[in-house]
Amino acid sequence: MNPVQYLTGRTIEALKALYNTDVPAETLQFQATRKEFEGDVTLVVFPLLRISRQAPEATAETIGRWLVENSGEVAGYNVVKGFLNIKLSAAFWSDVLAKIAADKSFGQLPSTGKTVMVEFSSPNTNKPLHLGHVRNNLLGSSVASLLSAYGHKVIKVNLVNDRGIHICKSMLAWLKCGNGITPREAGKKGDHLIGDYYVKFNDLLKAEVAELVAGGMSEEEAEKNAPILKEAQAMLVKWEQGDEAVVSLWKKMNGWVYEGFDETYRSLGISFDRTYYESQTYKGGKELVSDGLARGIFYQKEDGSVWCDLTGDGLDQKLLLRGDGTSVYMTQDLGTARQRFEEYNLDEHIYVVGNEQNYHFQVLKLILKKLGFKWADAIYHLSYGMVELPEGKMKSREGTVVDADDLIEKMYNTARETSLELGKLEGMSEAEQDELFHTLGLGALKYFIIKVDPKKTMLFDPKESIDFNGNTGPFIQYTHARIKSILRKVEEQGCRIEACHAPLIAKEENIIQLLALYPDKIREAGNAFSPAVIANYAYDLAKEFNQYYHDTQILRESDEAVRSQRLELIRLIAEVLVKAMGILGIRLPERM
RNA sequence: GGCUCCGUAGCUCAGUUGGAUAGAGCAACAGCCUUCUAAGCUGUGGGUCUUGGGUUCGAAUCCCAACGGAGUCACCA
Repeated sequence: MNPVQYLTGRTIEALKALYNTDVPAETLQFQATRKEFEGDVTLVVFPLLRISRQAPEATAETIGRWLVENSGEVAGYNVVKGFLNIKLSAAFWSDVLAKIAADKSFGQLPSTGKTVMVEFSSPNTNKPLHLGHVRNNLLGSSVASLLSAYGHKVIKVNLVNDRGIHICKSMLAWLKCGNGITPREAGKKGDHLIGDYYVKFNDLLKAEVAELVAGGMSEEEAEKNAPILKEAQAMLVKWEQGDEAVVSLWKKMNGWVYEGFDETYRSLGISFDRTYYESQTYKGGKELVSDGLARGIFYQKEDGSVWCDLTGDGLDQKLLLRGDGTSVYMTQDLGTARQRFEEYNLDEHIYVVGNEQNYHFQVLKLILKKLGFKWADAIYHLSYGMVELPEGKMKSREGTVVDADDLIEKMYNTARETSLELGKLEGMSEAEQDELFHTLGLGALKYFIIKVDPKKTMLFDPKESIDFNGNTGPFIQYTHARIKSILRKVEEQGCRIEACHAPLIAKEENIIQLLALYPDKIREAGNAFSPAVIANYAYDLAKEFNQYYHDTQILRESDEAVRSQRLELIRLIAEVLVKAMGILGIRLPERM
């Protein structure tokens, strides 16, 4: 089915016949022929010169001639320097098209039998989600879909950081200044309300620090000794002791936050198979640590704190338990990792976490290895870059943080304005329009973020994100709507749609080749954990279609066989676009 | 300073296991709606792939060094 696979087989035969040499498939380098040359697929012959003992041109010529004479599907060839450009027959391409159409699970790779867990999102419960979380969520969600298409069994999990000093700060500020206000009374989402009180806490803290400094205390001292901070710390201790009042307040306020998060997840179209709460798992790593201590892998300082010495590995010493016996971030991550590997028998565990935590994950793996867990190597930190704004980093202090809910709403509004301006919404009900605007706005946002290589720091320019022309989500959505529009018309006329070995033009062969490449792209993207590969592939395909659309009459073609084959081609383009964009969590509208 | 990552057109980004004359979009300019949706298409201009070495038939891609940028090196998570 795949042209490269076919040619690989034939070329191996050619080399056997011509030079009496068995060549492994890997040494054959095929690539799509560049536009400026004639042909479909190109064989790079340089690696074969050792075998042929001829000049590059002569080698290419010899192989080309053999292929034309001995394999029915090679229609012609030409040689440019060390490149053998091979032209495959139209019948071959028709056949590829028919096989793709017949393959019900095209783009779904065979099962690997492996179970992979993907952790992403992992928010703190003291403030609403922002642009950085959006990248995390979109990346995590699409990587999960990608690995599923790759053939893995995928489990999506979230780890909510619901305990700690940060949530106590919000609680305290709310108690002091909130007058018992609820999200409903405030007319706000719960996560936003809690976020407001987190900010409020910092205002109160700043005021107290200023007062202490005015009273003669050093700034450093003041920041440690501000009464409100002491109060928050006392609250955390009470929480850990299970104080009823604190715990019930904590439950109430976290509940508000979860309602807010759920709403954001829903509008982003993101879901999890399981949610872990740190409050339920933070003690799990402790026994792992005491076990390691007993086995001499860790050591204890005089104050009772437990450490792991990593200086032999070129790193520092890492704290695992505080002197008072409470656990830290690393402690609980050790515990949850073991819990997950044992419970689900994972073959791989991917953590989608920002690159500011590279060190943390390096240490996590190392410590797990020291503890003797073989599966430590199965942990993969999918480290993504920060999202920056044109004016630089997002700074909560300077109020430049881009809120996720605001952003989604803004994209919706832009989609509405743009659509209304273009005036294409005749005959659509209010509800359909509303859904369309959401699909387009979200598609634009998702595509904009996912198309960038995860590991790179990316720039989010609001002006550019609302441009729906060019390499954007809406461009691909538009392409799909165009194809669907043709297919709707055809349905009324009752035209036949099938690949029937009618003659093909060069552009069509190119597109078929691109379609056949889709499974390879899944493989490539899956190996690199990079949904960006799929995004850019979808763009290429959509662009090819739009050019084809522009200079080919599809419905006006009088030859019925040619027309029906063309319809089959565009039907498959739409289908593959739906699959590819589905991996990115982007829906394609029927009309727009 | 140690470690990790990045550096491609004015801007945002692609660039397959090293392959042909390094590609898109945006911005600028010039065209194309009597024709299946112009959120489209065509054309023009725009490059020391940060720099310098190395590896080889061949380097944006691999190796080394330098320069520039980001992150991190907490009894925060």
